[in-house]
Order: sequence, then C-alpha cells, then structure tokens
Amino acid sequence: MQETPFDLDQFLPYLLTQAAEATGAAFQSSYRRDHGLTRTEWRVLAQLGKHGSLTAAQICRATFTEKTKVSRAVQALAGRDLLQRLDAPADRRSARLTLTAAGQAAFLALGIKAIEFNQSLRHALGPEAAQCLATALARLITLAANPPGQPAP
Amino acid sequence: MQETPFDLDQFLPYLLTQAAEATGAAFQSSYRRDHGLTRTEWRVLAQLGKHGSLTAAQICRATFTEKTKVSRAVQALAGRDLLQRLDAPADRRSARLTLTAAGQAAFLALGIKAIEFNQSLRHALGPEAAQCLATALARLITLAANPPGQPAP
DNA sequence: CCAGTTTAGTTGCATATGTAACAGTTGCAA
DNA sequence: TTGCAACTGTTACATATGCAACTAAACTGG
Repeated sequence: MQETPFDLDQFLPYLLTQAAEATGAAFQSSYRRDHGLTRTEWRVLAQLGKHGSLTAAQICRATFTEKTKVSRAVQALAGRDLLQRLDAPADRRSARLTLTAAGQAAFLALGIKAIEFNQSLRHALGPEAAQCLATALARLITLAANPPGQPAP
Repeated sequence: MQETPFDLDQFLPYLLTQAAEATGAAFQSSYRRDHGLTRTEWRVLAQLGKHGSLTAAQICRATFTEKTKVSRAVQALAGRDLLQRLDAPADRRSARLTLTAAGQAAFLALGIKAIEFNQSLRHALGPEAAQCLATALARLITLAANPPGQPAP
C-alpha cells in the first residue's frame, strides 16, 4: 500500500463544487447586487419567465429544489411585487405563480446578461469542450435523479 | 425579438451547481453520517492527509476556501482530536496543523470510499467523457482564479 | 527604532439553507 | 360517507456560511 492514495484534486464532486462556485460567483453580482435577488429567487424567476405560470411544486420538480427553499423565494418575490399568486381553480392547496410586469422586466434584463455570460464561458472553454461539459453535467444530473438499479414502480 | 430567449437548463453555472449538489449529496453520508464531518471539515482532513502538515492559510489557498470556514473546521476537528496544532517556530501567528492517529485513520477510511465513489462516477460517464469533464472543470477553476485580462504586477 | 501596513487567525452578526413538524386539501377505498 | 394516506405549502429550529471587525504578530520604509 502506498503513502496517501487519495488526492482531493482528482475528486469529481470537489472539482464540480469548485467550478460551480467559481462560475456562480462571477455571475452572482448580476442578480444579487443589481436586482437584490437570492440565487434561488433568480432560479424561480427564470423558471416562471420561461414557462409563464407554474405552481411551487412544479418548480421544485423542475429544478430539484427543496420546497421550503422555493416557498421562501416565492414569498420574497411576491413581497417585492415581482410575482403574484393566482388561486388555482382546481386545487385549493396550490397557487399558480405568474410574473408581474416588473418580474418580466427583471427576467428579461437578467436573461440577456445570463446569455452573454454563458457565451463567454463557452467561448473561454472552446465549443467542443463546452459541449462535452454540458452533456457530462446533464448525465450526472439525470444519473442522480434516476439512480441506477431503481426500477419504476 | 422572440418570446423568452433564456433557458435555465442551458446555463452552465446552473448545470454545474446541480451536478455538484447531485454528486455531493451521494457522497455526503460517507463523511457526515459515518464520521460526523462537515464538507469543509472533510476537505481540511483530506488536505492534511495528503500534505501531512499545513497552516490554515495554506489550506485556504490550496482549496480557495474562506479563512473563517477553515478556522471553524479546524476548531471542530481539533475538538474531536482528529488534528492537533503545533506552534510554528518561525511565525507565532500561525500554527502547523497535523492529523492525529484518529485523523489519519478517518482520512484513510474516507479516502478509500472517495476513490471508489470517484471511480463509479467516471465509470458511469465513460472514460473519455470523464476526462473531458475533469479538464473542463479544471479550466473553469483556473479561469476564475486568474481572470483574463489581469497581468501579473 | 518605529509608525504604518500587511498577514494569520478568531469572533460577531446577518443570512441562507436543511430537517422536521405542522395545517389544510385532495384522493382513494372500505 | 368516512377514514386513512398522500400531497401542497408554511413555519420553527438548528446549522452552515459570508462579511466585517478585531487581535496579535510580522514586515517595510523612513
């Protein structure tokens, strides 16, 4: 047996977290400083901006986010009049969430910056490495969501 | 202009965070449940296990971690007798940190599990995709550490 | 030598998150 | 119908983190 076989710098979860924090920090000021949003709030905004109208549970499932996290983000966004809750006609437990005009404006402004930032990242990596990265990440995400050896009920 | 041009599912910082959380959660029980360690504590343990003896500031620089995070992790590890502080002879501000025998044992046990987990991830991705992923992540990390357009002083 | 500056590490405070418990609603089956 | 289980969303509590301020020690230029 050798001396110390484990090296943190080869450990994929560690590298993933470092890369996520590094790139996330670079974009954070766009939603935090410029719009006063949390990362979760920014994600909720992005989901509603894309899909138009969703319930909190739908956002949870789409983004693998805890319901308490989404609940508080929705509260904050509603408190700042970036979204409004419309009582769902069918199910009185949930409410359909929709962006207000201000929310739409924030989504639009942030979306432009996000696309620019994404392009700059992909450009820095090179197109082929960026594509490989994106597919590998998607694979890891779906692997975790559907762990192997778990047949559908 | 089209309807809603921005899609969160194409946004690299989002994908990185999701993949990091997904893979990190799968390994979390190994250090949290089995050894009662925080992620930061596990990283400090891994750094000391690899390098033998380091100061807190060296750990900060090696892992891009805030000094308060490292400080508290060191306190927790010292309180559980997994590491000890040896007063540095030259600089009385800092202390050299070293794993105790119990710390070495924990590092060894966790290192074995970590290597197995890393192998399973790489196997699930396939060797070529795993390599491409690792290099892309390393590139992103160094890009963030040395932002382009910052000449050395 | 010494005043100002930098560094190592700690602590306090505010915030963000995870877990568990909870209330209200719906669906299903006896 | 009714009783039980599952689901939606919120709240309470504990923990983890980020940031600023702080102490102590070392360096630097006069």
